[in-house]
Amino acid sequence: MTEAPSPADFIRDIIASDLENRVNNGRLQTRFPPEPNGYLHIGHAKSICLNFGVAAENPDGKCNLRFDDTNPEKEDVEYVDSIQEDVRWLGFDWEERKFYASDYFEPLYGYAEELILKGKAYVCDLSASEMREYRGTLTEPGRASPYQNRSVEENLDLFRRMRAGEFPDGSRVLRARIDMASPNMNMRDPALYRIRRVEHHRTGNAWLIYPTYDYAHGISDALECVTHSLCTLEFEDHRPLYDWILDQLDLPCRPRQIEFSRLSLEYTVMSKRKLNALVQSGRVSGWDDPRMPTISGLRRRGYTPESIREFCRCIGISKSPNRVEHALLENCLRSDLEARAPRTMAVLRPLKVVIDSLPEGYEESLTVPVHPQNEAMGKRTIHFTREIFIEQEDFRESAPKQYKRLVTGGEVRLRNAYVIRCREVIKDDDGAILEIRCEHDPATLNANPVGRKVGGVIHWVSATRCVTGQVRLYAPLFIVTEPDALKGDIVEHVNPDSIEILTGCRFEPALAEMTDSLSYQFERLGYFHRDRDSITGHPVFNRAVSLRDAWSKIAQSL
RNA sequence: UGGGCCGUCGCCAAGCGGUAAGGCCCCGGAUUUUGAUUCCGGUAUACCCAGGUUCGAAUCCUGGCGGCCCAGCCA
Repeated sequence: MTEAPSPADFIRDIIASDLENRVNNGRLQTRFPPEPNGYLHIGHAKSICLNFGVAAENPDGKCNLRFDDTNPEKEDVEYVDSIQEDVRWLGFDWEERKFYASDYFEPLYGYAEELILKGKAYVCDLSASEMREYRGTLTEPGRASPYQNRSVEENLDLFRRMRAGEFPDGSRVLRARIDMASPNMNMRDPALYRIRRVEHHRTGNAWLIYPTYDYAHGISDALECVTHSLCTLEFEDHRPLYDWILDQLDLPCRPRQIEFSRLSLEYTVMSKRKLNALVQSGRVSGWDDPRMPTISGLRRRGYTPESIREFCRCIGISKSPNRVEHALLENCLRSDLEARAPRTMAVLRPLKVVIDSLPEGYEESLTVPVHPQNEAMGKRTIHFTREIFIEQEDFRESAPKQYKRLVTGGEVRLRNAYVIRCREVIKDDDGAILEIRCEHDPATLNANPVGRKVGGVIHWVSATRCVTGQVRLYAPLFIVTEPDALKGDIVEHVNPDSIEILTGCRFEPALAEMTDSLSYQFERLGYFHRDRDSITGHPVFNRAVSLRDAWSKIAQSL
């Protein structure tokens, strides 16, 4: 897949202009800063594509991976591992630049003492709830903490004792001294450090006090000499604080924060809290459940890195609120796989067909293309036999004239093989169809029948030369376009029909040999991805996305 | 009734004073042994609304309206 260049957007415009004006001596440094408290989702992919993408587009641009691990209560190595795997899988490389905010705990502490020395920070003994009261509201200014005017010496002493573990958790915080009357809540003396006796996944028990995001992020950016710190819109109100902190300190570099709107996608949720709730509740099988919007879920579902990158390119970068249609994501996968997925035939819901015009035990090997539009992908062998399976929905005893598949007495083309005509329908005592009896037209292999037109083509698999396995079909996790607006526990709103497991599906034997690919087009059905639950002789496939289906629209209007 | 941000086709999204790009969706039609793909063609006299400036405004000004975010010792 040839990748189209990302179109310009307001952030790329700013960067191009900064580069041209040599704002950072012509340097470009970005960073992708996930908190390791959950798995990455497609919203993160947008940020990854932006940060790594913009760096790759410029000659000396670099993008760091930085784990924003300042809150040990929620973080875990499981997440740092999965995040790295996902970023790599998406096709991006941080080279030797993998960092952790926890790498900076010592310098961060030093800068905090510097703030104290400058009279810009103080130790506050207010409890969390008292602090909330003192903060005021959106429309009323806050009041100064009674501890706001402690001496530098006392603050320094107290802060050092906070570090030394002399005070209980939550009893004191270090706060910035800014403006309790600011209309921006973030500027009302925000907390910089809190006491938490929690083991950190990297620093262990070395620290009892941990910096807050607002304090650590800008300094981390500056220490890494990040030039453009790209984040989502909800941090817009934090920018004055980000700048304030950088302004007080003597740092090697001066990064600039720029915000863009986060991604929302129809029929799913994106918050890690809600995704975690889905996992914990058991409503999905895990973070990589193919219905999840996580990178690992999409990967298991059958999405390719190329398709996700293309999606991120298509949605663009802006500041407007958005909710992207699911159809766009699907389109990106289809267009990627259309070009390169090997074709095969599979029957999901088998209906037996006996071709009476063929002798018992008849078998004919047919050599057919792996991809009809791409000869270079080679050939595969399929087996035409007296007994075959077709899709149950490809046969009807009677049907409207728009129905182009097999009907009693009618003809249809078996894809890659012959035209057959249905002679008889065999039913059980309850009237359920057991099998159908057909005859084939031997003159129709690679040739059109003479004197009549056969409009329909259906797929099939030999009943005697096939492998049996499982297919999982998926529907959206939620049936409403905006599940975030749903009341109550999100877990209760999961679409019970979001997964359908089909057993007894039949596949071409050649499928077992085509091991160089994990993604296939099952002709007329969609793109399917071999799941890791497959075992030898019993494949399991997930349907990543169906093919566009004009018939379903016609059928609905009938 | 504090502050910040946003409002261009059903959904994304260009546009940066000179007379509305593109993609997705949708609708026609052609080709087709995948009702797929591909290919042609169609789809905003209109840019949240109302005034104003200008020869000329989606773009500038004023005033409205609507939406999102912020009162964690989360990020």
